[in-house]
Amino acid sequence: MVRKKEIHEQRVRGYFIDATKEILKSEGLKSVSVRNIADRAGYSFATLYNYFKDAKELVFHCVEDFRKECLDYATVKAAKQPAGTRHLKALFLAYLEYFVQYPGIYELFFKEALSDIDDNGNTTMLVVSLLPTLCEADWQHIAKQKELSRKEVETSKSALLLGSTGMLSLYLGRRYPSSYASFLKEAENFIDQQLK
Amino acid sequence: MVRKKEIHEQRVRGYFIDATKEILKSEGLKSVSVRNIADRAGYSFATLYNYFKDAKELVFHCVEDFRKECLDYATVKAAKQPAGTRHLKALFLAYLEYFVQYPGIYELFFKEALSDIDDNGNTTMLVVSLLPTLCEADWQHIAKQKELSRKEVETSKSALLLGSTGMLSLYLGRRYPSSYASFLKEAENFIDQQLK
DNA sequence: TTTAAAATTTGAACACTGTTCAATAAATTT
DNA sequence: AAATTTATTGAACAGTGTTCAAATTTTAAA
Repeated sequence: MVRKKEIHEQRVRGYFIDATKEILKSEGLKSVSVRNIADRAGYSFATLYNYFKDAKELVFHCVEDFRKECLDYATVKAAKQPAGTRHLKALFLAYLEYFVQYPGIYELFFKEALSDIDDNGNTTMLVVSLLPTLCEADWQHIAKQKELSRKEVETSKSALLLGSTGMLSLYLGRRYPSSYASFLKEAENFIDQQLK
Repeated sequence: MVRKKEIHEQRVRGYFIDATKEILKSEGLKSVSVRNIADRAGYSFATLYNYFKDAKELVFHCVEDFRKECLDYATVKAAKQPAGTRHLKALFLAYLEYFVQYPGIYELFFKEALSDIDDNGNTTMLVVSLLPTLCEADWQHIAKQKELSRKEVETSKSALLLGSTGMLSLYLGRRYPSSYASFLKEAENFIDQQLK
């Protein structure tokens, strides 16, 4: 009966992961502690170490779930727009909106050090490929319609990833610009410029 | 004799600031602790609280010094290039190089939460204005030579700040791209594209 | 069903962190 | 030299992560 054991293990791991996700969404990374997670999961803090190496490993298990949530959020939000630059722009803005809504998830994706947890770059790929994955179909469409050349698409794709990361870093970390309205305007200016 | 007291106070504050700067440069933000700083400064950890509200306040006093250091570093490094896009590009790459060399200073500038310390956006301005200040003369030159329009200069200026912040976030935080050579190539591509 | 074995859960203990505050030490003034 | 002010300090407390042997629960065997 090795099956039963695995089912139980997966279940308990899920309890810890769910508890961690709750904390990340509501209070942010600073409130994530071994004892805090275990309390929410209904276990002792020591039990956590039977299922995860430490809280960091646990936290990075949330990345996959949040990534999917962000994909869904942006896809739904941009659904009304026609394929191409219009749709791409809507996706881009919804992507930014998601992280502004959940700053704790931004911290997890872009600020939390993963130097310790030997991850083989898996988490990095999940994070870095999120925006490109979201926009892939529209890039195809834009290239097909010859609105931009292949080369231009590549550089724009890269610029969008770098620019969005920079915008979130400055806005969520340094309150620059100081209002959400200014932030949005800057985001629109940026993507309009890059899609020129 | 209020003078003597102030001199002494400034001196001791300097000892703590220097100790903090040493730690930030060598071991990074994770090693900054009240006891660690005080040890290096040659005082008890309790003495720190007589001169600073807490370690965070102390840490942000380092921002000004590092900002100046980065300005000097990039200015010297780009000195050989002729004014304009060539010089601008050299400054941009040196700016990135400085933070790659001292990841602890990058963390301090772009990752450390300043939500707690009510700073009136002073630290934000120091951080955000660094690259624009560095490049100001070259932007003037470029606009004068009509290589780019006023409007184009503004959007490029903004894109450079956002892009550099994003690049450093992804490279230093997520090891993307995985090698420094790739990082440099991406940086060059980005600035060439933005200066089109 | 009772007993033995295996698996799971747990809190004590230790080493770190930040922070406060009363006691000590040093410097200054009287 | 004595009194007063100023500066420095370590003890103490509440957090943090982590380990490990003991206690508990679950499973298997008799």
